[in-house]
Amino acid sequence: MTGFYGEHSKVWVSVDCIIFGFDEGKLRILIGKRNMDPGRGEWSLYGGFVRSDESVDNAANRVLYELTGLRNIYMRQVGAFGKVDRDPGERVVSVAYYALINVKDYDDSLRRTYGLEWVNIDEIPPLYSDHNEMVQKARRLMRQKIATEPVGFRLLPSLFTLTQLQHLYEAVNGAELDKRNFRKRVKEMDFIEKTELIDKTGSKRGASLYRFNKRIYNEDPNFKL
Amino acid sequence: MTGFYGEHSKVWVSVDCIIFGFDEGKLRILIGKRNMDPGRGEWSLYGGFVRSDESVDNAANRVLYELTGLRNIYMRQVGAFGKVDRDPGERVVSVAYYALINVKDYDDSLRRTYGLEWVNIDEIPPLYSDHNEMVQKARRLMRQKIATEPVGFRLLPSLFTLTQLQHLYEAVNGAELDKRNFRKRVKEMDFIEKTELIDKTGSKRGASLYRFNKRIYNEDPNFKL
DNA sequence: TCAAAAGTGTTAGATTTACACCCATGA
DNA sequence: TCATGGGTGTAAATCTAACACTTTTGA
Repeated sequence: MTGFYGEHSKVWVSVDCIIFGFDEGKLRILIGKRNMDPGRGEWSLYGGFVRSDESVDNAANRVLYELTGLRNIYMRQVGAFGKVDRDPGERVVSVAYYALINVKDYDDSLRRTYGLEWVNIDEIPPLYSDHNEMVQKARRLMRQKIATEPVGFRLLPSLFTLTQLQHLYEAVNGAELDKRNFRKRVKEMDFIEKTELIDKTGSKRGASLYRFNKRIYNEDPNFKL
Repeated sequence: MTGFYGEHSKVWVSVDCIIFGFDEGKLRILIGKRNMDPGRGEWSLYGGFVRSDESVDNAANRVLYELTGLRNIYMRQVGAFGKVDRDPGERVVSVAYYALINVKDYDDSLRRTYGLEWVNIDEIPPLYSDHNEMVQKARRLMRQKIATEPVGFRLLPSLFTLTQLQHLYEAVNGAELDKRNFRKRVKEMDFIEKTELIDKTGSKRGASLYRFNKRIYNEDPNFKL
């Protein structure tokens, strides 16, 4: 709040999105090859500039909607990245966000339109600028969040089997879990409701489908996985 | 990365600092009355604009140094705050940081020079713009951090008694702790070293002074309080 | 009939919590 | 001598982690 500030010290602010998806037992993120300079051809997160008439959060929502066609995506801020030369061309401060989407809700033709790929979180190539840092921090925050709040369901279909849920948590934590202990804990959480439906795609016998009941969760918000 | 962006969509980026201190058994932060429009006279965090030749982190460091005269302050980013009208005058995106300082290292005349006050974290008045939100988020992050990493020592003198340390954790968590259980856990952490020194200011009998040994911590970084 | 995933309980060990008294000292 | 904060151990309760077999069904 001191000193002289003129137009020259204004900067661009952008948002960059780490979009998590869970498919075939793997946690993945969406990245693409940059089609603009600087950094053309490098792997990169998808982003966009913040407009003067929208909040930074809204910019992230807009960019996510552009990219996925989905509304009401679960999204949290990762943080601001503000090294002076993080963008080789101009001074740009970027605010990173991570988002959780259900891969099945996502129209794959959009993915191809934007030239994006789902890449296994453990096999992320070197990315443009400081995007690897963003991914690392997003992953850390997401792991923390998913362990203490019921947001993992955002990565699954609204009906899911306990095996799917367990595999999700295994992928996020990078460690195997004991099936019996895992199911014991799920059973204690009444907001993870068993339905009458059976999923036969994963096994001959078939597995019960469960769903997350938000109303019950709100009455007794106690989550730990 | 799409659409047209001209100079008009550049914005100012500022930093705002939540400076935590621990004194007389209370967790406090430094706030002051704004001496500029808009918001003149309102309680506010201390901040400053990011210059074109410094990173956002460096801007926070600079502002903290201006304010405290201290180098190497422990500081972590809280996040970016980017509502369109968060600043009544101009479009300003602000990145909040929290810092931990030892009140005893801080020159109180600087506090008076800047017209700042130490305010109990549980008695924060309404602050300018979105500063209360920043404080809430900073507090949450700080609580999380201090429980899992040995940074609480930054709020204490380099030599401290176990009672002081316990009171710090009680203030941060807002809950009383059992003295024997607390000391048991401290004893298991070899990097919290007992010295031969005795502090007689807090009691007639005197209490042993302890110190944090970073080297020992690095060999076996296992912290939990 | 058999391969493959679903589903189910118990026990030992580790961790956490609750709890009360003596000590040393200066006023 | 007494008021004040410093310092210490044990036992119950809870939580966590390890572990293996039966069921169902489509191929």
